[in-house]
Amino acid sequence: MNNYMQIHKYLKQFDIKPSVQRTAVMDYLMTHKTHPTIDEIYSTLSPFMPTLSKTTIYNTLNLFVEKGAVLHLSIDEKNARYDADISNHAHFMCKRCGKVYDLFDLKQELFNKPQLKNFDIHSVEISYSGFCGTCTGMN
Amino acid sequence: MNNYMQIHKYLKQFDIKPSVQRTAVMDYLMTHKTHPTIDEIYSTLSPFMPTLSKTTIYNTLNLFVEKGAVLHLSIDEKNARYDADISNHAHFMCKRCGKVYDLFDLKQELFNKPQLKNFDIHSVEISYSGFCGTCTGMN
DNA sequence: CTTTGTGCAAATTCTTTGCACCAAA
DNA sequence: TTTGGTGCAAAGAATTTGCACAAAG
Repeated sequence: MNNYMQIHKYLKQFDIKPSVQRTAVMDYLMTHKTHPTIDEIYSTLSPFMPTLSKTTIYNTLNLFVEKGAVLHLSIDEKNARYDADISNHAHFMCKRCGKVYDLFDLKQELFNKPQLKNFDIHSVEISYSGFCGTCTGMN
Repeated sequence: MNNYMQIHKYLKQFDIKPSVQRTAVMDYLMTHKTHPTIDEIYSTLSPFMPTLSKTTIYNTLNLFVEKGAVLHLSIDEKNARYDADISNHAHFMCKRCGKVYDLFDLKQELFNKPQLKNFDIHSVEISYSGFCGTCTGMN
């Protein structure tokens, strides 16, 4: 089974009809684990799909988020970023180079806190920011 | 010592020159612990300061954040929100009523994780979202 | 005086919307 | 043939910028 078919199958699990564009966007997100912006996705795919429009990227990602197939990250104030890894995990964004790193998984404990007893929690996002090791020369 | 003088003193601690506008904005943030948007601050203060411009609110809040006097919250995708409580604490935003709640303080543990050893952490933001007790009738 | 802050209007940027055309079931 | 998807252009909304005037030290 090729990648294209795998992605079709994957999208169907989320009740998403796999068009060529949607498949390409999900493929991009699965291949590039860089938490890309709309623009990065569009700019990369556009040369290979000349008729592709940015509206479609917006439509597609909004649909993916709505269906729970990808995560929308708020860590970057400038642009929305997307992550095909839908597990609960923390992120770090470097203020110098702009890269977004995956950190640790979030413990179940974060959802069971007594302070949350009156809240119906749908999602949690933990966002660190600062300078990464590459930028500070720490590693 | 009146409130106005207290706020002057407070701003000076962050190396911020206390103009009338800046003092009013900080006063607003300290009095209204609702994590307001730019627009909310502007709309409330504007009737009392007819010449006030939204640009000044933008300038002021950007300065406050830069100087570390207030926190910028990314929890609301639509608009930036600001918090004069600069302690590290988690937030919850209700997707139905839009209210932003303060939750618990963040434990020091969150900054000492081994996965962070190569990162120079400047800030952490923990953002929960879902429905609040008032909206679900849970309390 | 000289520096810094304010405020208007315009510009920019990100995202959404309306609508016509196209594709798939 | 009917439903849903795509893509263009336009609209909308949030934020930033340029610049002239005002205020403060």
